[in-house]
Amino acid sequence: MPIIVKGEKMSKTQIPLLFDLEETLDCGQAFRWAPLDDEHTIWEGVAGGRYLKLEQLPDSLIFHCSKTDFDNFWHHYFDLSEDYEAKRAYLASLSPALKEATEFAPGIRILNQDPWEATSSFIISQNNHIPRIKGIISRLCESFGELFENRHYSFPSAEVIAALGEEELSVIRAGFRHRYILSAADYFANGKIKIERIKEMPIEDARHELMQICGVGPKVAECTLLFGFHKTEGFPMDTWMKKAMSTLFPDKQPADFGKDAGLAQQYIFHYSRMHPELFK
DNA sequence: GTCCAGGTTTTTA
DNA sequence: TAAAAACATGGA
Repeated sequence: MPIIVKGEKMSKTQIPLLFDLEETLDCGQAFRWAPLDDEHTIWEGVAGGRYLKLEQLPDSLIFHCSKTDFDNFWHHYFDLSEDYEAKRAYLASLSPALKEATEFAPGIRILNQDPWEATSSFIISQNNHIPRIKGIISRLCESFGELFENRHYSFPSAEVIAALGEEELSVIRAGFRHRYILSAADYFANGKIKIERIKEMPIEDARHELMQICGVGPKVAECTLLFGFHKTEGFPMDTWMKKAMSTLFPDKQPADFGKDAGLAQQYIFHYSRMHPELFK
C-alpha cells in the first residue's frame, strides 16, 4: 500500500505498507476519526492539534497534508516505520484462531496517541458503549478544546481540564466519570505522571504508576500503555477479550503472543466485536 | 420501557 | 479478603 502525501506542494512519499484506514481508525483504539463517504474510503480526524483527511484508493493511500506535517507528526502517529507484515505473519503462525483474526482485518496498525488523550478517553470508555464514548469525547473537545480549523477542535490539554470543577465538566455528560477525568488531569497537568519515565519503565511498574489515578484500573491502565505509551506488549482485557480468550484461546495467555501482544489483542478484539454470534 | 455498555470504586458480609 | 452493589447516561 504505497503512501502518497498530497500537500501544498504535491510532494510524494512512496512507502509500501500494510495499512487499511477503516480497520485502523474504526477498531476501537481511537475515537476521533470518522468516514466522510458511504464507502468509508475517505476519513478525517484530529490528533496532536492537527486536522487530517486521508483517502484509501485501490492501490495507494493519500494523506492530504503538508510534507512537513507528514514527516513531523503523522508518520509517527500511524507507526509507519514498523513492519506490520512481519508482525502479522508472526502472530498468524502462533495459532489457527489468531491467523483467522489477522486475516479478517490485516490492515490494523497500532496508533501512537497522546498519553493524556488515551488515558482520559479510556476512562470515559468504562462501562460505556463506543457510540456514546465518541459523543462524550466530542463534547469534551467542543467545550474545552481549541477551535483551530473549520469546525474542528483540538483535544483539550490536561492543564485546561485540571482547572475545571466537576460542575463545569458535567456539560460533557460523562456521569460518574467526571471526577475520574479530573483526577487524571491533575496527575498529567501537575507532573505527577512523568511521561518520559513511564515510557522507559518496565510495564509492570508503569501499570502501578497509572493506577494511582482514581478511575484508572487494570484495563484502562493497559489501554493507556498500549495506545498512549506504545507499550506494544500491553494486552487490555475487557469484557470482549475475556470472552474471546476463554472461547478461542483456552490454552493461551497474553504473554504467549510476545512483544506485539497488543497488536494480537487488537486483531482479536476487532474480530470478536464483528462476530458476536461466536459468544452467544 | 428495559437492558446494558472496551470498568472501577465503594460497600457489605 | 472477596463478592456484590453502586455509579450516570443514553444508544439499542
